[in-house]
Amino acid sequence: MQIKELALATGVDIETIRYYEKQGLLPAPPRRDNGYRSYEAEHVQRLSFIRHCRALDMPLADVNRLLGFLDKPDAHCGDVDVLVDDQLARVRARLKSMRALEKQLLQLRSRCSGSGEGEHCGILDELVSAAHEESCVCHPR
Amino acid sequence: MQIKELALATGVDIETIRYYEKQGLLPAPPRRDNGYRSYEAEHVQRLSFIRHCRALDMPLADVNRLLGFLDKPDAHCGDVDVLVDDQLARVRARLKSMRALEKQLLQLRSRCSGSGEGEHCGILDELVSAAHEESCVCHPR
DNA sequence: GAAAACCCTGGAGCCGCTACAGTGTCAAGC
DNA sequence: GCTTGACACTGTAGCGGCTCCAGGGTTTTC
Repeated sequence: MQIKELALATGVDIETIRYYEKQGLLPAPPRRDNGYRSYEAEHVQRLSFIRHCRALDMPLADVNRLLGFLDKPDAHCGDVDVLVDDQLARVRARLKSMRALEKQLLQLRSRCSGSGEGEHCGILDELVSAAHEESCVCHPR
Repeated sequence: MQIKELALATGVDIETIRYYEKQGLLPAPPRRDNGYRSYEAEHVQRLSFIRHCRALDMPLADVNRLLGFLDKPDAHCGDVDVLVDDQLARVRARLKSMRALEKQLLQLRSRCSGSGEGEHCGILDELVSAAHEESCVCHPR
């Protein structure tokens, strides 16, 4: 299996595959006589695993640690636990701030009079004045 | 006003202020004899505006365009509108995927037997097998 | 024997900072 | 006058996770 087939099988970009190898996430595969990388089914699995973790937005460093746990299965399960918990906490914190963000943008959006050009822009006005209000999140404590 | 005071007044890091200047977001202020930057009240306003937009997670390129609108106030208001709409759409798309993410992580989390070491890790098992399932988001269409 | 499609390496670029290293300037205290 | 400390300056490199490019080699197809 050469690199393009692995890419097709997993939906991971070729450049990204080489990048993962360079980063030590994917073991360097044997080469053919012409120097081309030659992959096996196990590479598909490992790459799918990486991709799945990445879809969960885990940093590569964490993925790497998980791969390490996979490689020696008698390691502490608790570490995996903590890792997932941390990720969950990160996601939740981000969710919270994004919800606030959406609210602010909606509010901003509603300031547009929608009447087209000429007169003053309600959104810009809002942005300018909001930047002054002490109450806004964007202000130093 | 020298750079540190501007930093304190706006809550923006000194390095970041210089970075904004280099990126053309903040106009280069006049210098004193010793080469130090010398800021006025208008810089505080402009920087506050930038900071506020950044708090709304707008990319610097968009902030730059908004600043352009501010500078020539008779420009199309509709453009501002579109810009905010785009930002809102981005935020919402991200929100959606993050909610899905949270759900997946919770599910994953629940796989942990919590019994400590020794036996097989439910989370890792789940990650491995999920990586195979065609149904998962992380799979190529 | 030429074109298209694949492969390789190494390095630069993206975003929005952040953190240096190396140097200069200024005010206060001794 | 000298030291110390806080401030300022420039320029460059690093972060994460890719993505893209240049400049080359190989293999398949016509």
